[in-house]
Amino acid sequence: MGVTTMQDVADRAGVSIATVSYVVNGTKAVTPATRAKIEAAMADLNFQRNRAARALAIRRTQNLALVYPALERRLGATSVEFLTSAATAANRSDYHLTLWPVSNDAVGLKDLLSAGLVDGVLLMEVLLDDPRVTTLRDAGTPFAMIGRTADPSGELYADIDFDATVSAALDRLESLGHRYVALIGERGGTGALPGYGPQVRTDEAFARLVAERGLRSVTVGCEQTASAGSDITQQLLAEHPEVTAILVRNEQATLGVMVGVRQAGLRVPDDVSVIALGTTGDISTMSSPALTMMQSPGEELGRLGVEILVDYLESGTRTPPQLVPCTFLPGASVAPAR
Amino acid sequence: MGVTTMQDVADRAGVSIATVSYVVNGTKAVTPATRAKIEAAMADLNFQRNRAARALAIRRTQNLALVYPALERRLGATSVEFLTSAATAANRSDYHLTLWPVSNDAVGLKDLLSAGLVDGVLLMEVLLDDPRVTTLRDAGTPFAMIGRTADPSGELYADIDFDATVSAALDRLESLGHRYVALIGERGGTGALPGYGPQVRTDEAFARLVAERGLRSVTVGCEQTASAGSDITQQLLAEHPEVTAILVRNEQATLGVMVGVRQAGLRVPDDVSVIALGTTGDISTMSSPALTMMQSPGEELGRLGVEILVDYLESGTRTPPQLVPCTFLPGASVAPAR
DNA sequence: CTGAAAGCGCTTACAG
DNA sequence: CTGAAAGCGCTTACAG
Repeated sequence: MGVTTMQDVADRAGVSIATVSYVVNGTKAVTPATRAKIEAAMADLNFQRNRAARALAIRRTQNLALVYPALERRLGATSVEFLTSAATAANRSDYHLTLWPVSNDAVGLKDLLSAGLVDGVLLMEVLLDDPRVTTLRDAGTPFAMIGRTADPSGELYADIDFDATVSAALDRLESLGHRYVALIGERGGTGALPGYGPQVRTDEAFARLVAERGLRSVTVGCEQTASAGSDITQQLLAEHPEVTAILVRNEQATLGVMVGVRQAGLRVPDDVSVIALGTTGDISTMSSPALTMMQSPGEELGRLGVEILVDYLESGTRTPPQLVPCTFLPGASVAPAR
Repeated sequence: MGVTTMQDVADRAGVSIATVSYVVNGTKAVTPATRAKIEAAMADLNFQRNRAARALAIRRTQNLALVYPALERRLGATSVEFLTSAATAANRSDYHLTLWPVSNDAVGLKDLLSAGLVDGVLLMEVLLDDPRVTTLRDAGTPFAMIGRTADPSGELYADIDFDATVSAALDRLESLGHRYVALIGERGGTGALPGYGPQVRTDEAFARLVAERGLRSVTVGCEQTASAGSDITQQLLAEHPEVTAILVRNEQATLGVMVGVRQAGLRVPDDVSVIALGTTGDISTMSSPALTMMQSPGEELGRLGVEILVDYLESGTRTPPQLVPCTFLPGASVAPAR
């Protein structure tokens, strides 16, 4: 029932409570015979050491906070993967993950930190210029970012490798003969944060890579709805009829882009290839033809974020930045250039 | 820095630590003058009482576990809303929400409970016959369900009001002259759990309500992909050409259904109206025409679940079951019957 | 109204 | 290798 205490175990094993603690934690060497008695007693009593008491004694809670913006940005299905993976990774290291929805302006963040509730913070949806990072740094709270600020040097973080992601998408398109590629991103709308890293870094990577490869290109943005995606796509294809491939980094607009191609009198993928960037696999099966996509590594980022943070907490190790490319998810929306 | 202790406050205010505790917790009456001194000292020192010490002393952690199946069922965007709302509601009552992804067979659930890590559990994605419920009940852990088992009597829960939801959808269709309505649910696929409540209860409500209203109806199911949705829809419309409206309770297939209507040579909503049941608003803007839907009350369920649980923990109140209908989200996929 | 003191269940120098 | 005891920072009868 969880009411068994270390004292109960000690009594039953006929040893002191200190010795029980030594075997539970592996802190000190203990005679095999003594250890056996204690382990038997623990099994009999179904002993689980009390977290609160331990936390008080060692002055660490083994709790991690997952801080994310409650309202500012709608989190999609990728986030659930991310959360689950982070929580699972935490559990593996005997930590727990507490959900901490706060507003982006860092209100409420300070109170959290001083209550000694958590040992460290995992920060999601990091902005290029993020007040929460400043707050955490000033407070001296250990933290790791998922994403990164404009200048993240010296901080702990894991992020998407936007360069490798865009590069992989272009590789595939080039190999199929595409020479004129469009990028549709976000613009306006309630979900678009100013200085949102993934957007800015994707744009930069795209601009540089098409130049390096000598590809023709065009970049536009639209609000995060299907109809905006459809509209911008029709306009795009009217103004740049030679475009044969579109990269979309705008989850809500993606399916609208597919519709827009059709409404322009063209077919996916026969006339125009479409690759969705950085979304979750769900959307692929939701569309027909199934979308070809570069899938966000939500699971890997969740795990890495926790590992980086825990390593730092446990051993002071400052793991270098971890950049993970999106993974290619085959679909039916890409074909050779017409 | 969080290192200020109650003793520090007591020293600075020139009182005993007990008195500080009294004003912090409002446990006992304290002279206005004394209170003022203590409050000033707390403000000066930026005091936050230590959670672990408090938890140890009062034998309650003020932590809640959010238990959900890590792998068995893909959680969609509704879940994020739900999580956020639950966490926010918990914070409002000075509780915290810890993520607890476990497998559906309840492995790992027992350890959680005996470590005294949480005071109660919020259970998501409840099955009609759910082993986790048995485990929790046997362990004597306070818990509240989001959803419910086949016989939830005596338990604490909040769930969707499937009757009211289907009824509202039918109201709308009937008022537009629809007399022959199809329901497309889930079947097979990796995400379909045997005895998944929302599916079973929607089917039951639909069957009963169409009978009561004297509507013609047909019920089918398909896997959770757009292509399955498209296929089943074409087949459905071929076999039942007089169907003028479709309810879809299969998030992944929904957009496929729209495609299927078109491929059957019909238009949405001119020839066939479509209403999505129990999904998140995201999907509405992702489709064009925008989907009309009955939106899952994720936010309300998250809040209610926590409130029910906290009320029970704090005062032993057993709030009666809370059933919340999905809310109508207007779109462009419904029109008068042809 | 206020305080001294025991107790919550662990951990960890320190002594033996 | 094992144990007695102090201490982590609170809460709460109990006494005054």
